[in-house]
Amino acid sequence: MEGTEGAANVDGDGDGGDRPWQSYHTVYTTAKAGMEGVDKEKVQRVVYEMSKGSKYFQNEERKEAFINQKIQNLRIQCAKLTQADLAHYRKVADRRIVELEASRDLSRIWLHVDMDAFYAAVETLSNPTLQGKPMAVGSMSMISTANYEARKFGVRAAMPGFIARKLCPELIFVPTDFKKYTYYSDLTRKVFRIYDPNFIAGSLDEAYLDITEVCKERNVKSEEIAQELRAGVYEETGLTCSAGVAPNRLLAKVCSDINKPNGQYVLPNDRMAVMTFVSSLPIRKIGGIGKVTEHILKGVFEINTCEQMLEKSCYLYALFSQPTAEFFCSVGLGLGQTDSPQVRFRKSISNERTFSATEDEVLLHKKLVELAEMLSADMQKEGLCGRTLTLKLKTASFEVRTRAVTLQKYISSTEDILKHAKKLLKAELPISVRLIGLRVSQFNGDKCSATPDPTQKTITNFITSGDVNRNGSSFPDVADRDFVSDAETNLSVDNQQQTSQLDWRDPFVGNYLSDGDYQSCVLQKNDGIEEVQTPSNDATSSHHSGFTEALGSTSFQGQFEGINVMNESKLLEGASLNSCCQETTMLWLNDYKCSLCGIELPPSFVEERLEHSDFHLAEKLQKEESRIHQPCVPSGSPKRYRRDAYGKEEKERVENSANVHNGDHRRLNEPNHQRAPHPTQQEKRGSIAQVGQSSGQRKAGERGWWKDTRKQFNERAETSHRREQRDDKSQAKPDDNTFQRRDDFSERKDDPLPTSRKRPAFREKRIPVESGDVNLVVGRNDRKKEERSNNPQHLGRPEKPFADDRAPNKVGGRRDGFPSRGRRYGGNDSYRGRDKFNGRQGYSLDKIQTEKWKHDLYQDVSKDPIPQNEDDKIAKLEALLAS
DNA sequence: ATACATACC
DNA sequence: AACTGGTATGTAT
Repeated sequence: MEGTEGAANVDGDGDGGDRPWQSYHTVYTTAKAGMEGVDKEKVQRVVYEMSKGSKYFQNEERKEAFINQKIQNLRIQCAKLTQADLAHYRKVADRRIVELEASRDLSRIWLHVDMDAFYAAVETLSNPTLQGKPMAVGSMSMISTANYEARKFGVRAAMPGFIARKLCPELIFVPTDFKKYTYYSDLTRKVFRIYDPNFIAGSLDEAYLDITEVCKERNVKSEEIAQELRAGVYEETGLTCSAGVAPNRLLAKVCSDINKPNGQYVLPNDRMAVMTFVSSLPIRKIGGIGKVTEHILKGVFEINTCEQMLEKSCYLYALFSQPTAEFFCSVGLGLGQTDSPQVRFRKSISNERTFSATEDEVLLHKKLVELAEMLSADMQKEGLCGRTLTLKLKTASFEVRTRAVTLQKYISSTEDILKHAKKLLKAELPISVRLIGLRVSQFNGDKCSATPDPTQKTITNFITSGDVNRNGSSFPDVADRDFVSDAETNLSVDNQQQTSQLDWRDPFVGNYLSDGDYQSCVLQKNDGIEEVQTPSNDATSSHHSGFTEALGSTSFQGQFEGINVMNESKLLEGASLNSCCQETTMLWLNDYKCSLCGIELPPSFVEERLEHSDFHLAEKLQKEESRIHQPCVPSGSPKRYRRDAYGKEEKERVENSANVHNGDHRRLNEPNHQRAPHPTQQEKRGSIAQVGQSSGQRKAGERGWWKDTRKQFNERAETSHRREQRDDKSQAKPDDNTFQRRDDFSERKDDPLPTSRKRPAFREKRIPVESGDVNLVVGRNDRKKEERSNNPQHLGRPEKPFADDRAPNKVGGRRDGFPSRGRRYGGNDSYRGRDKFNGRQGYSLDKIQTEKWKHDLYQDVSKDPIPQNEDDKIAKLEALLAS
């Protein structure tokens, strides 16, 4: 659906006064396309009146207060920066900007298509009498989409229905019907495929197309392609859409929103055009910059437009993590992803339900069972097994809690999910909640294909393929791009054995490729391990279960650490007195640079400097201890670590904490050092090490960053208790085959991945940049990031293949503060005459025909496979498939 | 690894 | 009267 909008009234900073509603920063008070004539003051007032005093409202206030506090802190940090600091960060930022500029790629032409008020438009096709009347898809609780008539009243996506009705008493509510939306979505994709067979589906109603080749081959302008495509979509579906064309996906998405609805905007592949475009572009238009980020950037730095990101870049680098600062700067330059679509894998699967708050444990348990069943079914449909289970609770006061466990074995059955979910829930009781959710992540291979031996692998592959194919029809997003080719290969290769395996299994299940069948396969496959393991696990579980388990590990560990921390503190204090006078004497060269590691810490970061010297001290102690236990370890560099199995882990951790501050110092000193992909790390590789550039390099808060090191000390002295735990966990990986195989998959997706720019996130203070040579260090860091980068983020906003669509959040785009699109964005308003929404008149004559036809078509399709009679479960299933 | 927050549809 | 669901990812510990 169309872009997102949020309120973020940065202005009224919460002065109650005569007009208290002005300080209530709702999400939907700002307008979007079709909201020009809306009386925003009135909307704001109504929303406020309907909300004030409610639990929801109170929670919003709480959150807002938190953000404001954050802003205050950032302002203070900002004020603390000295001239020297600023000069330094200016250098860093300028250097990076130059490098970013050098990476600009103007060779591709991206087109972003976005259906206009998709759900509402589809519903209007189904029921033409809705035309011209204010209508919303959704319920009294929540609206997914509102048509343009309704938007005139201030009604918008993500607004609860009861408020919407207050704004527009005539409002017609239409329940969501994802089967229908999926059907029409598939029709649009047929058209997309013509222009880019590898288009990226962002959701049911939007997609990114690389039209570079089409333009070249046919020697036509991108503008014409956009026209043609939109006409094609209309012809195929009777629905209108908007398009944006730009040199990268980030900008294309912004552009598609400019002349919505039923319009398009082309931003030429020209640097000046891009810079001009960006110069007046409000930051909130950028994917990844939401209400909070906007609020912060405006509130702290007075940044309103993308261009101002560059002006304030030194502050951004001073106060945010490097990836975050970099993302901001790249936005200022109008950069975005231009790479070809990558294969993407689902990383988690979940479901959640809201109900009226209760603390009735029996009721809650019942909800949990239902969720576990649904989740298990969903997982088996996709052949997924995961080992991290997360319970989500929303309390009666709207506070959200999550509780997670990571298991030794991969699970997917209702029983397994439930068993652990119960434990998690139990630990929170008593509690009054209004929502429960379950999520499983850390998948075993991407398709539950863990298979210790070749025979079983065949089974699994078959199953996997079967599932994939089944998904193919109903899960176009995923199948289209992600799995089909691989899966087909497997299928054909293993065809024969499948048959026999199936036959063999049939008696057990009596099903053909049903979920039940799948389940049995899984059991079969894992039996060798699990059957043996399960009893022992259970023994362990029961041994640890309940309070024993919780208290056992938690409190014991806590005590243990407590003692050690104290010892360690004393140790450090004592040692620090003379440590600096020995071989490890450290100085601040030029008042900035650590003589030992080259990290730069501005003089104003007094506390950090102290901590930093502590760090070196700790490092030294660590070294010495290493020498004692591992005499063969070289001791020359402060960055060497013990090499025993345990030490490896320690090394990782120490590096992580040290790296943040030392940057690539280690690499400087040991250019040959490559972090070998550790077998047990591979699983992580896809999800954490590479995806989150952050996790590896970024450091936690400024304070106590070296405490990690201190902790390692404790851990080293640690008993076998925890070590065993760790060992258990590494053994937990059922089989390395799994990961091997998974790698085969991921290889394709990981490798080609381009630079990704961080999506904004905040910390209140940032550890100063590392190393003396700004250029070298920053550059290198980046390269490293690029190598690992696996997440197409940012510009490519999560193009989740399986993203779902009930896009409530997309609250329209406000036109105010973002005036005269034509003027501001330059010319090229080829679709000037489009109708805003009364625009439906534009195709009034043949429209009805088209609609009928399409609608009938849809009904034909939908009748056959789906027994109208199915109950909620099927509906839910469909909804999931639709997503 | 866990918990929480932000963002998007 | 009473403010969704599914997924990804960043931040902090």
